[in-house]
Amino acid sequence: MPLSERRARILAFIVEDYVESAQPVGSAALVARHDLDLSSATVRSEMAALEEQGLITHPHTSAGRVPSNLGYRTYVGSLMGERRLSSEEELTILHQFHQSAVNLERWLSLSASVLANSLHTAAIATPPHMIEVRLKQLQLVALTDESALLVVVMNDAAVLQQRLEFPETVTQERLTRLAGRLNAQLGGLTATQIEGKPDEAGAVERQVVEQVVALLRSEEDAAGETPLVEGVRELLRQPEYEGDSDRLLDTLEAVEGSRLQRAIPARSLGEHDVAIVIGDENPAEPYRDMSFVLSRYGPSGGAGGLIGLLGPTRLDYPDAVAHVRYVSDVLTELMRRFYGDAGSTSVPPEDQ
Amino acid sequence: MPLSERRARILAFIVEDYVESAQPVGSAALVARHDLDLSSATVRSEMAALEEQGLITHPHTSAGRVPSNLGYRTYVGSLMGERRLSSEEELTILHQFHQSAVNLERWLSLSASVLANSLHTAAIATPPHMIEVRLKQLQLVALTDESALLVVVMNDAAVLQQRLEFPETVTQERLTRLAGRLNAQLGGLTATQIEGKPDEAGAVERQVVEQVVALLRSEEDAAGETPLVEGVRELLRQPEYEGDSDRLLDTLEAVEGSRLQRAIPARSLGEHDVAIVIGDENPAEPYRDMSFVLSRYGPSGGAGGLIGLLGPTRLDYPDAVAHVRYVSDVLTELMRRFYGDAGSTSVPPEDQ
DNA sequence: CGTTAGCACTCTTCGCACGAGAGTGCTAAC
DNA sequence: GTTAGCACTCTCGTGCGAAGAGTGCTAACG
Repeated sequence: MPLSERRARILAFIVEDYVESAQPVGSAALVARHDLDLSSATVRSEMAALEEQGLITHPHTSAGRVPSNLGYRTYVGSLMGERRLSSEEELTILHQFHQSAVNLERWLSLSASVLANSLHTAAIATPPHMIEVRLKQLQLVALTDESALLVVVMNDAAVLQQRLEFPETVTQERLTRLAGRLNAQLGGLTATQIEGKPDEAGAVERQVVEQVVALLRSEEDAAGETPLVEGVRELLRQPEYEGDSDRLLDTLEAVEGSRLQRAIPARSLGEHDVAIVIGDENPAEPYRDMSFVLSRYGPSGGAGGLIGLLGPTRLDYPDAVAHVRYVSDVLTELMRRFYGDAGSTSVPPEDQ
Repeated sequence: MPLSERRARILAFIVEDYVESAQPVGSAALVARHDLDLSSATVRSEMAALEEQGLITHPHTSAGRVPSNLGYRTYVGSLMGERRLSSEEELTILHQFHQSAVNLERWLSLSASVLANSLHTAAIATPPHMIEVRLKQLQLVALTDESALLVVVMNDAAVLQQRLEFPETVTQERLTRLAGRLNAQLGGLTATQIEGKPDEAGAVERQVVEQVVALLRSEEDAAGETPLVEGVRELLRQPEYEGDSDRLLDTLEAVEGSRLQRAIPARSLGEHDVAIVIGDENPAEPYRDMSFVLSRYGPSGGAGGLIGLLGPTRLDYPDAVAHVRYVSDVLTELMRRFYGDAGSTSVPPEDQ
């Protein structure tokens, strides 16, 4: 049964008041704050009906009402207004990006910081990665007589390095020659394609190629990489954790620990929409009383990742969505501008 | 006035009992736990004397005694026994290192994790850096027609990257040639030495050299870099923070925030000794109720950094010192072995 | 003279009761 | 359908008293 106009309005008010105050909202307070042409008694009976439908609850008899997960879901699904950032807000954010060095890692952490500070909660960002990771260029730098540093640049602009130990003495000259040859032969190929090539002759050569493949593979798996987290302290200062050290520590663990990467709802996320996951919609246990507001960033078909917010279910969703969407757009635009469609210039992606 | 034999023993017992239990220790409990041939009344009068000397206090009249900062200082200075790790303990630690990939960053975070887990508190590690940072090799990789990635390898085995925007179109061939020439001319030089060279002809060339210098400089400043912190949650689970959310959050901020780098007592730290800074010996405010146990790691004269523990003043100092010393030694040995005296093979350091 | 038993005293902690306040749910009247 | 009135419930803060822990002091002891 759909909600009546009035009942929906009341639900929206409850959500909004509760988001703002973090206190259960009572019928009288609600009437007063919104100048309703209703008495508190009427509101009470509407509230009873909303509770009947599972949209709100109260922590105990003599407390006001609090939205349930279903209540939040209904609110974000059909009740809340579209919020757009004002030009000032957009400029303030843009300004911070233009201050910062031209460096993808920085941008990501800056994006997360901006979100965290705006919403006073934690923000996460996963590093960008391509669906098809290809070798762009490799370099070999001698460290000792029998060891060298392998530096691999990939088409998603990631740079990985790995130390190699050789069973024999190798000179920098030999390494430079080898790197040059391998760049010509393997540049632009994926890990699988490289593995398809016939084996190299020498032990040193085989070792280098093996490592290159391993690094490409590890970058392919980068989706499962530890996400960047900012603003944990903002989150933990929220009233939900006030005075509850245990819950505070558990949340800290959930947010900073290694479990987060698996918990991110990386389900199919359309090009430009913002996904909202509320409370027990989360599959993993420790996130059952938190919400995610996430968006994909990065040029379509190119390297991309996720960016968004992680907070208590009591989130200012309109504000959250507006901020996540805007920051994600800024990030996408920056990547497009500075990495020329994700640095895939040498080899255009074949997928889609 | 020096402490009498008996009084010193009692102080040591108080410190050790308190470290273990986190509870103020009373006279009767102390007699019972250590089978003293004394009555609790005698111990009480000794305690009163210790308190007179400022070595212990009690939180309130009817509570047991707690070591003061001075008490801890006296304990670590002359009372505590030298603890050495057992062979099993050493093997357990070594084992973890040999499991891990050959990668300096990993080793550092592993070292900190080992310390954090062993002592149940936070551990910090600053990245290694050399007194004299020299260019080892540079590479240029085209990203778009007018931008490239500059990868710089330094003598302390650090690899930094930076994106460059050029005012004109540049090809990968041209970049490769430029990189080769610059490597020949600038390899093995410090930032200052490079700046002493006559300016390059073209705008692109000048830009590359400028960036190389900037990256070398930033690596020189790496001592002020954000240290790696592990085990914050271990620390915050200590009873000192139990139920005190405010203090917990303040500590979280102090330990994870950017203030830490300035607060590390990086005072002259001898080659092989372990520095202990207790409570209000710390210059910076938020660390006044914490202790540092730190050691330098890295081959003498080569690249090095600090590694150690950060915990409540109620620390198991003998255990802490033993662990920090051992882990620091392991790290030093690993660096010597794998980076051939800190990778300074091409240019032996001139200092000392 | 150092050591010890005894004891009064202090201070924390915990449980409990009590009152104030907030907010609900119900009922009866409009 | 809406509203005023009112009883009811539950939380929260406060005060009080008993229990417990540990001290400091004093007087006696070897």
